[in-house]
Amino acid sequence: MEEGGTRQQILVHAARLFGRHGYHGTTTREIADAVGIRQPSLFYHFAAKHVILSELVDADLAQTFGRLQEARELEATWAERFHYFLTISSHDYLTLPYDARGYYSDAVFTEPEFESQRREIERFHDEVRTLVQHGILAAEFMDVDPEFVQRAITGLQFEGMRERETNASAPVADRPLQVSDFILRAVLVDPFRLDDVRDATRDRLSAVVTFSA
Amino acid sequence: MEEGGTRQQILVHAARLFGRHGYHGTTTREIADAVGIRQPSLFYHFAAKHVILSELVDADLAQTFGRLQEARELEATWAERFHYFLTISSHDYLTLPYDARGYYSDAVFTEPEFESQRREIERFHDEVRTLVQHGILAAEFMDVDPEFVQRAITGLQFEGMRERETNASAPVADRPLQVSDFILRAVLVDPFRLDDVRDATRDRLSAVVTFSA
DNA sequence: ATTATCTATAGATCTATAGATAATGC
DNA sequence: ATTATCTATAGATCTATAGATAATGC
Repeated sequence: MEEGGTRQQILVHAARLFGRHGYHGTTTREIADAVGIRQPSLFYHFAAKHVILSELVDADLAQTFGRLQEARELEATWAERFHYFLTISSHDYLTLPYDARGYYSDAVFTEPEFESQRREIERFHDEVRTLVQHGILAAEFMDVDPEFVQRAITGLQFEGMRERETNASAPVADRPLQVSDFILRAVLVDPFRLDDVRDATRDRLSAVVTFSA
Repeated sequence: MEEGGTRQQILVHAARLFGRHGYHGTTTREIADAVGIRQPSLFYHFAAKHVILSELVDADLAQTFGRLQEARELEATWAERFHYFLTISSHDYLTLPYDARGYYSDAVFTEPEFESQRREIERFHDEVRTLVQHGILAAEFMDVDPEFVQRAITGLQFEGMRERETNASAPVADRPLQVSDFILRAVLVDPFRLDDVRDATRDRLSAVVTFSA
């Protein structure tokens, strides 16, 4: 019954390989080699290759939806809620046991076996756009296109957080704030509010025990 | 000797399919079917599948390097040069005969047959970072991490310019300015300069004959 | 008995080559 | 003769299944 070991290793190595070479650019043999088992042994733990990616995405989305809910429930301005969500969800990418950064940009979700994931990603994007729309209606944000902002977030998180293999100019821990500062500064009606908004996020994060890890 | 027809069609359809399903998620049979020829007939025009992607990337990079050079030669502030480059290179993605948006995010460039492309992309990124660094030294830009800004550009261009298959909230023509406005607003020491910077880009583009198409 | 692995391999691709064929231009 | 296509197929994968084997726990 003791789950964990091999199964978790498969998820970790598959995530890394999918991120580096894409879903179709990664073979089940490569995953198995990375884990240190034979290729068919994968199928004892997962019914099919696509189930591995599905499970990675589902776990990541569940966490991200939770973060969005957290942010919405804050007693705060829309700018603070938005900044908090961007920072903590970016931070999550850095602390997940598997590296979720790479595989979302993969064009693989158009395939039928990932329909459920595609729908959930779309629902997530809807909720982000709604959050941006609230900020606009409250006159905190510029009259930007919420669809564009939602895409900017996706682009920034996946490109900005990608593992820097060659170059490492900024420490990893700074990246979440780089992402949220960049986006907030671009959309705030008064960009000079950013310092206060960032301080509010910092206070909230230092107050949360789970963030100290 | 008359080039063009089939060869060009292969490039156009391959670009679209690579963008939608990734390089490894696209088969030579699918490309051939889209063009309306048999799978082996592709190999009369291209020595190998990877040559198709290489040629697409090379053409796109050549144009983008040209745009960067154009921007650097402008009699203008760094903010204006940067905004001009972002707008015109984003615009290029919309007017290229083949859709270059999809395939850069593909993780395929880690493979040895794309070493030349990987190097050129890295050289391009270097030049973008240098441009950002100039803006910072001139005190026009915030003291942001140039590496992060370079990544933000990549992320925004490929995610923000991706074909909106379901939703079409903003007209295509607005997207290049959305990209460059978003980035400039995020990095300008004085974000309220953006209106003037955008006007300068508009003047330059309307003055250029080649942009009227 | 159950759990987790292995070897062997089926069956389905997928890229690329060989060689035939048809059409066009000297 | 050259250009551009085709059919047929080789050879190399790649996912997934079947069934054996070893180890652990009742």
